Amino acid sequence: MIERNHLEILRAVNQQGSLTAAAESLHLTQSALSHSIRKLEQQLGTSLWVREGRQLRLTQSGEYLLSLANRLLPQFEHAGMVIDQYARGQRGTLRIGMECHPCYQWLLKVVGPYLQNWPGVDVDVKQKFQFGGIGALFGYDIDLLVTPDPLHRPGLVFEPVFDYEQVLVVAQSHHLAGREWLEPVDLEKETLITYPVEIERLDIYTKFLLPENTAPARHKTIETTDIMLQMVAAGRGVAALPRWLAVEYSEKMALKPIRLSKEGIAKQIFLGVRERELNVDYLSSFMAMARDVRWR
Amino acid sequence: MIERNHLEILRAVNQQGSLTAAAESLHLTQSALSHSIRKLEQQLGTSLWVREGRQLRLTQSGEYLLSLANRLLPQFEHAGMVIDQYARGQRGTLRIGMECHPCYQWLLKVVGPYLQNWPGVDVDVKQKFQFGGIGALFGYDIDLLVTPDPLHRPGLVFEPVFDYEQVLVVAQSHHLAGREWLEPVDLEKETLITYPVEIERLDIYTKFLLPENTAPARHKTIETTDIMLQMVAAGRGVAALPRWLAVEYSEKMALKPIRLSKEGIAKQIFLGVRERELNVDYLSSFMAMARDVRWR
DNA sequence: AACGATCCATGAATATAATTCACAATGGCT
DNA sequence: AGCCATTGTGAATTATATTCATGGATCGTT
Repeated sequence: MIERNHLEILRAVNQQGSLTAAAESLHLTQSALSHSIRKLEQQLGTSLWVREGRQLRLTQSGEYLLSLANRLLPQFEHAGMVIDQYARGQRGTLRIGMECHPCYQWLLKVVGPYLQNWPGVDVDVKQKFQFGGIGALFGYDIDLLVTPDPLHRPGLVFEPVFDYEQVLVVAQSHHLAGREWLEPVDLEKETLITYPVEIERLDIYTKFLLPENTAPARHKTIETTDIMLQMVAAGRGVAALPRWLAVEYSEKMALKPIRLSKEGIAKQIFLGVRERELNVDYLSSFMAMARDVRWR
Repeated sequence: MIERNHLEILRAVNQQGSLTAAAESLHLTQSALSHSIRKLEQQLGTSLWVREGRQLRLTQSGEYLLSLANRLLPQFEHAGMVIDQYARGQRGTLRIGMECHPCYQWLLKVVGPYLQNWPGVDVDVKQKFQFGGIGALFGYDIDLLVTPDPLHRPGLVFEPVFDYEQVLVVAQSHHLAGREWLEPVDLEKETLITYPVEIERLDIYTKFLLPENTAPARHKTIETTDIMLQMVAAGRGVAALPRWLAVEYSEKMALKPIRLSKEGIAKQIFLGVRERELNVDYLSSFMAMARDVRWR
């Protein structure tokens, strides 16, 4: 069997020109190298060099093995460095799962700087999970879960990284635009636009409308935040979104955020990871950066 | 350092699905494999699998190493087979040196069948040598020398493979065409065409003309046998060549071979090799086939 | 031709690494 | 709980690699 160290020998002898020098460069005695070579040649059943006086000349087999060495050794060496980066947590693919639609805008703010700091780490964002975000974490489909609904389980750790208020967004020309805050009944004549997810995962239903047994006049779903807010700005409906998102968009569109209920709806975004991986550098670093994102 | 056997482990575990099965396929005890893996993971500073109950799941490092294994191991395996072919003398490049111009035609007759028999062997023919054919043999520029002039030296072996007669070739319409044999004086009015080599290597001079202190009227040199004989057939000169070559060409051209001197000039072609390589299969086989070539 | 310097090969002794053996620990299944 | 199959562990053993000490060969030098 041709082993890596055999290839190292071929390369070293070729580079150094003599066994003595090659042995030195391999941190071996000349004797050890000589033994190794003899054994290798025996094993292969062919000599690798012809000894001409003190000169060594490669045989055809030797030439062939040398070319193999020059091809394979760099790959071993590169792989060694890559593995070392993995080991030090400086390389990897950070697979992020998202369980809340508007979080995507927030995530973008974290990912940009993160990629700068961790050139060896690729980020991958997934949004659909067969068995929910928690299942994806357990099943190693993702390494990090962004969710407003932490579900504590042994082996998983959730940490809040961002507080925000869920508000209703209306057009500035909307008849509710002047209100300080709204009650559920205020939405009975409105068209509510949401992301296309189950009602149980929509706070405006679970925390606002359903407790009062209220419902909007119409309910439309739209996939993307941009289009959703275009519709709202055009007076075609109202939407429930994080306040910071509404504020951001109101720079470009005629929007107005309004508090839902007198106290408002307070929300948090959590990051969940597998407990065992809490100390992986590129993971914990992401969580730290996520906590530190500042909002004007 | 990542070693070949580490890659073997990755591949085996991945293929077999369990350590026990992998150990079996590697002809090891499960214990040995377990030890190896632990040591490897320690060495790399990263785990390669996460143990989930009895399930093993590759980590990112593990995935990376597995892909390396799938890339490199086949190359090792292929190289092993190639080296084995080298070792058994079934593969190599047979570098043939030629020191006699017309031998080329003869060589072609040997090389054809030889290539059929030795699919792993490439044949390379060289005709120019800085330090002569013998020097090229000693200097490992060639493995086999085709020459009419064996020069016995320690470490080299020459073997005659082909006897032939050197004759003068003239056009059938030539005024000498009717003669049984020629004397040196017969060439005094003729134009002699030879290959462009030193006179000392031309038998017609060393064995025929010079001993009688004779010389042809003119001496032209031409590189290729075909053109040379075209010239001869056109009556533009005469040439000294092996009889079998003349016979072969006289099927297409109006040529006539004539004996030089009453006894004729007998020649032999020798094959020279390095003594040490006499037992290399693809070399000795070539010599055997060279001896066996039959001439109609 | 003799000499010293350098290089490679070899055998025995030693150090290091790999493998086995015996058994403990774990997790899944009935 | 008990059983089976799997993986992990430490000590003992075996195999392998390396060194040490030495000898032989080659080449350049005087």
